[in-house]
Amino acid sequence: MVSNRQKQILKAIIDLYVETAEPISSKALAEYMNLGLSTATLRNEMAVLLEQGYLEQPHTSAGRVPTHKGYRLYVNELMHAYHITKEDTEAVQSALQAQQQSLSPSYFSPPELDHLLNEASRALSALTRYTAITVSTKLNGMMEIRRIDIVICDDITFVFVVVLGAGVVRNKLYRMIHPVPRQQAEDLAALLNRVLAGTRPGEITPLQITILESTTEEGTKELLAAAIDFLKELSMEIYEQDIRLKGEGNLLDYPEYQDVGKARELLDFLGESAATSWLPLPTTSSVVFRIGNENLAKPLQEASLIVARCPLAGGNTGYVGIVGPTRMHYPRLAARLSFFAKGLTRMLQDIIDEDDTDRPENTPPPTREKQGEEPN
Amino acid sequence: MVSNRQKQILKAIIDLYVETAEPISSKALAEYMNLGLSTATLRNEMAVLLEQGYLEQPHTSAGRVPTHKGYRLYVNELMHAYHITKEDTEAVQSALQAQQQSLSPSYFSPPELDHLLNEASRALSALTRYTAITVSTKLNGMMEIRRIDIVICDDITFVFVVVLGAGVVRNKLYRMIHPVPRQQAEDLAALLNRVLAGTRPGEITPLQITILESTTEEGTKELLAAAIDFLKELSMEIYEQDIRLKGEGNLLDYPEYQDVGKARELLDFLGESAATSWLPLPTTSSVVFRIGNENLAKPLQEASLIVARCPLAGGNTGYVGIVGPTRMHYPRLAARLSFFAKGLTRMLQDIIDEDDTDRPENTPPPTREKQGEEPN
DNA sequence: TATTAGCACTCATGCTTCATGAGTGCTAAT
DNA sequence: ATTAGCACTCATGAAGCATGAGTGCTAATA
Repeated sequence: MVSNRQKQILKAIIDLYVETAEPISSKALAEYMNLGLSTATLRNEMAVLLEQGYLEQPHTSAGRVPTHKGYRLYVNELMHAYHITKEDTEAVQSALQAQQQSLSPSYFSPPELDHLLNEASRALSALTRYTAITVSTKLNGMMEIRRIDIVICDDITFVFVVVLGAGVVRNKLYRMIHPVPRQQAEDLAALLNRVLAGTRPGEITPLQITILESTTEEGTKELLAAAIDFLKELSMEIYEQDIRLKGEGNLLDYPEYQDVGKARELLDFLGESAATSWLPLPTTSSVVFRIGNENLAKPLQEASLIVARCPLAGGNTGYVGIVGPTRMHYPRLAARLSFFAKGLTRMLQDIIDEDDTDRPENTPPPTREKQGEEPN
Repeated sequence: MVSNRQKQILKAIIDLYVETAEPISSKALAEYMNLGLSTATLRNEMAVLLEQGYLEQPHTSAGRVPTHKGYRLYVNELMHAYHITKEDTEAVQSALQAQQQSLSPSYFSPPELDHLLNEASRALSALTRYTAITVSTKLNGMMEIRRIDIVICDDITFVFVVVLGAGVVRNKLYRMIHPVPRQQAEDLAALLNRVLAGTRPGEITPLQITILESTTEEGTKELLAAAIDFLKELSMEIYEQDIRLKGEGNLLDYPEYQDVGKARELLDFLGESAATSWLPLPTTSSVVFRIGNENLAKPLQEASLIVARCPLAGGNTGYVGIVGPTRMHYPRLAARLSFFAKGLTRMLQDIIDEDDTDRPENTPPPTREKQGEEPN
C-alpha cells in the first residue's frame, strides 16, 4: 500500500532526481516540496518507499534514488501531462518543414521515404537529446497494385515494374533460361494487370494465382513464376521493418554513461540490432514506456525506451522513439515524441493526399475505407 | 636529417607504442630492439628525434610517444609490408561470402547494393575493430541506358523506368497537368529508346536533347520535360556519394577514447557528416593514410584514416576505409583493408560479369573499352 | 668521435591519513 | 502523527609521503 502522500513524495523525488541526477536527501526534498513537513517525517515516508521497493540508496548515508519500479508507478499514475512549449512546437515544425521542402510534390519513392525518416530521426535526436529510433515497414501493406508492367530488355531479360498507390514503384530484374517472345511477355503483362490490379500485394488469393496459371500458355510459365516470385517478395516486405538510429552520441552526455564500458555495451547493442524485437510497439495512439529492467535485453536493463505510434500512409504504421538512461523526463519526452509523431503523420498524409486526391477514373476504386477526417 | 639508425629507432618506438599504448622508455626500447646499444645511446638518439619533431614527451620524466610527423615518416618510409595471415584471409572471405549468398544471382538493384555495402561495412568493422567507412556513388557513371519505358498509370500519371547495365533499374513517378493520350506516351517511350539507348546518363549530349525536342509533338512536350528532368536527376546521382559508417562503438575500446568527451566529439562528427569532404579518396590502387593533424576537421585531429579504393562495376569507384586513433597498426590495417577492397571488388565483378556475359544482340554494343583482363 | 656508466633530478602514481559534512536511523518529546 | 535532537556512517577531497620509472647531463671509455 502506498499512501497518497507517499506518492506525492515519490513524484517529487523523481522530478527532482531527473533534474539533478543526484540522490535526493530529505532536506532537498523538504525544500523542493515546500509542504509544512519536516525532514524527519519525510525520512520516515522515504523509508517506507524504500522498503516497498520504489526507492533505493546508493549507500547508507546517501539520499534516495528511484528504482525502476518507482519510475513505473510514476509514469502510470503520478506524472502530469506535460504541455509542450512554443519552442517545442516550433522546433518540431521547423525540423519537419525542412524535410518537407526537400520532397518534390509529385514524387514519392521508397528511398525518398527512407531518407526522410533518416532526417526525421536526426531531427528527433537533436530535439530530445537522446538517441532516436524510427521504424517503418518496407512496404505499406494497404497500398494496392495499380499497375504491373514488364520491361523487355532482351528475349531472356525482363524487368517487372509494379506501381502501387501513392506513387511507390518497385522493380526487379529477372533473367530467364528460355527465351520468351515479345508478344507473349506483353500478353502476360496484360493478364497480370487484369487479374491483379486493385489488389494489395499481401492479399493476393490462391484463386488469383490459379487463374494466372491456368490462363498462361506454356512458353511464359517461367516468366509467370518469376512474376509470382516478385509479388511474393513484395508481400514479404510488408512485414519487414526498417529500423534507423540517430544521435547515438547523445547518450554520452548523460552521467549514467560516463563509464565508457556501459556506453559501449549499449551502443554496440543498438548498432548491431537490426531487429525490432527489443522495441515495444504501441498498438494505440498513446505513448509506451519501457523502463529499465522491464527490458529483456541485458544492455537495456539500465535504459528506458519511449515509443510513439506514427500512422503512415494508408493505414500503415511507423514508430518513433528514443532510448536513454532510466533517469529521463518522461512526461516531457512523451509529449514531444507524441507531438513529433503526429507532425510526421500529418506531413506524410499531406503528401499522400496530394497524390490521391485526383485519383483517376480508369483505375479501380480503392477498396479501403477512408478514415473519417476532415479534408485538408 | 634523420640517420638510418634513428629511423630504425623511430620504427621500433612506433611498433612498440602501437602495441602497448604506453610511452616508450629507453630501457623498453633497448630490450625490444635487442641491438648492442645501451639505453644512454638510445636516449641520445631519442633526444634528436624529439628535437626534430618525430617524438614527444607527455612530461619530463616519461617515455616518448610518436608525433603525427613520426607516424607520417613511418608510413612513408619505415613500415614493412604486412603479409596478411591465413586467419585474415579466411575472415575476409567468409565475411564476403556470407553476403554473396544473400544475393540472388539474377538480380542486382541499388537497394541491394546498399544493403550489401552496409553488411560489408559491418564485416570490416568487426574485422579491424575500428569504425568502418564505405563510400559509393549512388549511380555507376559507366553504365549505359539499356531501355527506357513509360508505365502509364492513368492519363496524367506516368512512371518512367530506366533499365541500366548490370540490372540496375530506376524509376520515378510524374504527374502531368494536361492529360496525355496513351498512344502519344507510347510514341515518346519509343523515341526515347531510339535516341538514348546505349548512352550513359552522364553523357547525354545537347544534340540528343535537341533531337528529342524537335521530334516531339505538342501534346507530349510536358511529358518529355519530365523525362529530361528524370534523366538529369539520374546523371546527378553519378556524382552523389553514399557514405556508411559501422562499428562506431569500437572506438570506445581504445584508451585514446576512454575520455567520453573526446569520444563524443568524434562520434558526433562522424554521425553528422554525410559529406565526404573529410575523407581522402585515393586515386590509385594503393592505400592512403591521413594521420592526425593532417586532417582538417577538428574532431579528426587526433585520429587517423586509412582508405582503399575499391573499383566497382564497370569503371565506377567505391571506397572502403577505417577511422581510429592515430596509434594504429598501419601496415596490418592497410593490408587488411586492401585485401578486403580487392575481395569486394572481385565479388561485385563476379555479379556484374554474370550479368554481362550473355549480352543480348539486340541491344547496341557497348561503347566503353573493356579493360584487358582475362575473362572469368 | 661514438658510446656508455653513473648520478642527480623530475614527476606521475598510489598509498595513507585526516577532516569535513551531508545524510541517515533512531529515540524521546510534543 | 509529527518532529527535534543526536549519534553514527561514509563518500569526498585534500595533504603528505614514499616509490620508482625515466630522464638529462657529465665524465669516463673504446
